[in-house]
Amino acid sequence: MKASKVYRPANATTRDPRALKTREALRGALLALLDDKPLEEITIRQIAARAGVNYTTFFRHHTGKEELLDEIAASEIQTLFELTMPALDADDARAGSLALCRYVDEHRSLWARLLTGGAAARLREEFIRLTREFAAEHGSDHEWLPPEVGVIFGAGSTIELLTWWLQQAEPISVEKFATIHERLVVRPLVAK
Amino acid sequence: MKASKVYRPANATTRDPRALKTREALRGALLALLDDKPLEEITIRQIAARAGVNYTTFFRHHTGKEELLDEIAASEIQTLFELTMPALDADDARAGSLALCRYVDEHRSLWARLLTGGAAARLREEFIRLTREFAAEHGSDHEWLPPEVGVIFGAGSTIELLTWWLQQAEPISVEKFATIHERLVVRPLVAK
DNA sequence: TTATTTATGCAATAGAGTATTGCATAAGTT
DNA sequence: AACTTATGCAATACTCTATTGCATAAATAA
Repeated sequence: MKASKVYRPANATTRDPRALKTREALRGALLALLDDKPLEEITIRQIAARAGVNYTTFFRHHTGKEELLDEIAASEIQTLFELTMPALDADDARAGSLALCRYVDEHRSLWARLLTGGAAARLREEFIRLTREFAAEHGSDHEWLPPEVGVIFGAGSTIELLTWWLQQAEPISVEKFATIHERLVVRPLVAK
Repeated sequence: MKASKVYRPANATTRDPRALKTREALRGALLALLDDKPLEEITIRQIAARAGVNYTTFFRHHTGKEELLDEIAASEIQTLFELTMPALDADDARAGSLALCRYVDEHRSLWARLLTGGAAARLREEFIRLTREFAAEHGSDHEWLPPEVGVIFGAGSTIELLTWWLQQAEPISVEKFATIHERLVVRPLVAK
């Protein structure tokens, strides 16, 4: 008799339609629940139920709800950077801020859920990682500012400002917000 | 027969030496454990054990470990502001930054544990609240910057920078760090 | 000191949520 | 059609939070 192990379709590269459907359902379920309450108050059972999937199945794809949210956050921020980086490439600070803020504005409800629902810490980590990569190529050096601090500050305060913006019931315009971001975050970093 | 309820010495104003000792032991135990691992990985049982107190007793003083950490964080940040505000009162931006950074530097291990151990969110909230109070009196207005954003940014990025600084094995000097804080956080806020 | 109040220790217990396993079945793949 | 794989389902184990009743010892008031 061969010892049966816990079956795990798990690894994200699966092509099986059934697995893909389940993974998609789980992502959607978590995002839907994040509309109502923060991650800590969401149980795996609730996610599975909302996804129309058996509780056990959740663990065949993810180790926990945090990991699932990580996955979502990482992919979202990846997209954000891919669509925003080009604009940042130019030396026009305001254009970069504007591109970033526009993208977030166009995906408001998703980003609001991620930032205020419990993924802030993970989003911040990914944001820092990608910012670090970017800074390695385009960063400007200052004798008073260690590069890593610039990265932390740039990523951290951007997240900070975005979180505020996304929480507002009647948020200020993208243009005004981009101006704030440019003056408080970008300009101090490039100023000599 | 009178219905016996759960006895709660709880309220922080108790003068009973036994209760005071217990509360102090619990605070110390949590801080000690935060040296090794983040709050999520610490159980109430561990805190109680480390404090040399029965598990049940924990709940007679606190509703959970988060609340206990909140209590510690709130009192620490209160002290920080009381000792730092006077320096901020002067219009000398650098003096304010320096006073704040000096205080944190002198209480390095405690603040490192609070900021990196799980109290960051709570610390941030209190920091924002106190900053808001301060800004209401000393804040400078800009047509491009809603006062509340200035508060969020000032408090948030200060916490952000401090967290980085406190995590370094060989941190830069207080003076250099204060310069960074002044140039990245304070100056952009007061600049016209 | 004596009497009373109050804080803690201890044991029992309940409940929520996480995590795993074996087997059956159905959907996908070759 | 023969196989491989993903999910459903039921059972189960574990950890951690939280409460309760009673006994005891420490603190306070008489």
